[in-house]
Amino acid sequence: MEETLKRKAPGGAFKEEKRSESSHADEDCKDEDMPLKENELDSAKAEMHEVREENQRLRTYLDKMMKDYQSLKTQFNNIVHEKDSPKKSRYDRALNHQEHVEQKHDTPEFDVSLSLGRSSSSELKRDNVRKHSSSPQKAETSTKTVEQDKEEGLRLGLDCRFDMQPSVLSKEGLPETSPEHSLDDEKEVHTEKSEKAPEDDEVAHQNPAKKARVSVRVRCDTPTMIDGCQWRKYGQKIAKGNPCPRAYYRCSVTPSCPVRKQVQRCSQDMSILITTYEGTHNHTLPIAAHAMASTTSAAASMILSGSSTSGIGSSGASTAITTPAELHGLNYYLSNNSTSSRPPFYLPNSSISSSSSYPSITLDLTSSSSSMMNNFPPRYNVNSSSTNLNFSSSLESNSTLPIFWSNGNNYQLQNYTKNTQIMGPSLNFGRQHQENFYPYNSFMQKNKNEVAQAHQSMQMDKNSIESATKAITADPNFQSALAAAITSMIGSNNNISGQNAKLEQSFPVLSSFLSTNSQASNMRPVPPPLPISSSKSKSTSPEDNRDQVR
DNA sequence: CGTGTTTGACCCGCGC
DNA sequence: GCGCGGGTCAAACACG
Repeated sequence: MEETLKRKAPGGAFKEEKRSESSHADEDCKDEDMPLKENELDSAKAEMHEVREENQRLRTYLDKMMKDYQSLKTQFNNIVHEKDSPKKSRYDRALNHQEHVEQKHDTPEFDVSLSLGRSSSSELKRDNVRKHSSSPQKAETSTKTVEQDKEEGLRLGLDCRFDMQPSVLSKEGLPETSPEHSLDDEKEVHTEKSEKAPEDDEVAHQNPAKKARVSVRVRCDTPTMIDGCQWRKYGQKIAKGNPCPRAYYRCSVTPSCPVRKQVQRCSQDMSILITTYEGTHNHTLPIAAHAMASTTSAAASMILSGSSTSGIGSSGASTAITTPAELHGLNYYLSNNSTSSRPPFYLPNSSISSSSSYPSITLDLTSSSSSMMNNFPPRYNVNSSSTNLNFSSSLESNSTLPIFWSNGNNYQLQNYTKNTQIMGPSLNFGRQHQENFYPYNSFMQKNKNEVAQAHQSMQMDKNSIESATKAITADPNFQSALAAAITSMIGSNNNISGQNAKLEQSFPVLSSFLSTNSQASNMRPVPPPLPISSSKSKSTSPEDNRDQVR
């Protein structure tokens, strides 16, 4: 059975099948008097046939996918070039990395990008004061940080950097993107109106409003939600009205990363953990962090999208804002001249609030899953004051977020093939222990033994790559992932509705729900996650263990 | 010894 | 102006 499934591996699969068939045939010649084996052979052949058919079907899907992709890419490029103007569109620039690299050196306006409303100058000033007054041994790093800040200028909040952005993929054809590349992309994309930088900056000063925040409510019995990013705790407070202390974390991937998160238990229901994200990652994210980051950025983009029309920070700057979702290729209104007042995704129950000093959105992942699925497709509930994002959830317990995002499927699938066999932490297809959620690097560091064992076992195999490919592609999880990818990309052709696809792309966290919900009938159901063993090691969020005391 | 957490002090914005 | 509360800093401490 296992061997049969392995034959599904693309490339070389049929060769292997023939070899196996012939060997089986030889056995049959020797053991003709064994009807049992004949039955086994028949069933194996039948199964093989099915698998082959499925393999063929998947290939067809993939071919179609690639054709569609190329077609769309061509169309998109045409549109972009038609619109070519002195102020090049951000998409064009994103697609023309070479060009924008040159611009980066030529145009000082990249130093200022749009803000989500929070005036950065005062903050920068404050930071400067603080940093310069810091201890001598930190002087060097402080100066560097200040310089970086000055170089980078203002940034959009609540988006994240993806080093496998579709635009990049489409340009490079490869997922590998240097941090510089990403940084450049972000600078480019974040400075749509860079030529008007001073004015925009001024506008930002006049509109000191409000850095968007995204809160995620998750039923979680661990101290913090494992979102794949690295956090360092820098403070804790008892907030008014909640006996549970609020913990403050900052992103520790890079010292200069401005991203903060607050973690607090809900006073009404202690099992609910409320995590609030704020700020912009100025570095490439660990793979495992992409799902949450893109989800929060999409949610933030919704806030901003709403703000541009509903009056939240209704300055000129906000209307011209490049939403994070757009940055990540999440925006489906690419050809829509930003005239839509509605976010490019549908939120069944999101809570959007601008009453506080920060516009915020709450993604409620705590309630039962049935409601969402029964109400599918979810509808964006246009409520004057609040909506609730109710994502149902299997996100209880360890709260690992199932990751599968439709952007850059090729890369994701490649990652899956890499990670599953060797360490498997980067993608989750359902509930899984948090230790399986660590990004590649930290996992490699903290699980050296297992990784070494995995590598050893790989090397022991004469055809390690081939066998690994077989094993992975034979894995029902992979099939499901592939199915989800296919359905998400050619959603209009299958059960998945366009709305679902939108939602899925905007909120990768949802993807597993959607994929399980919308799998084509000929796809296999999602099986339990792979039992990837991993020792409980130092957490990606090192605070976790200690926080349990709280 | 390096890294991360704890925790009291401090800063700052906001409402009265 | 004052007090309150949220947010941050940084020295002390803990841990591997």
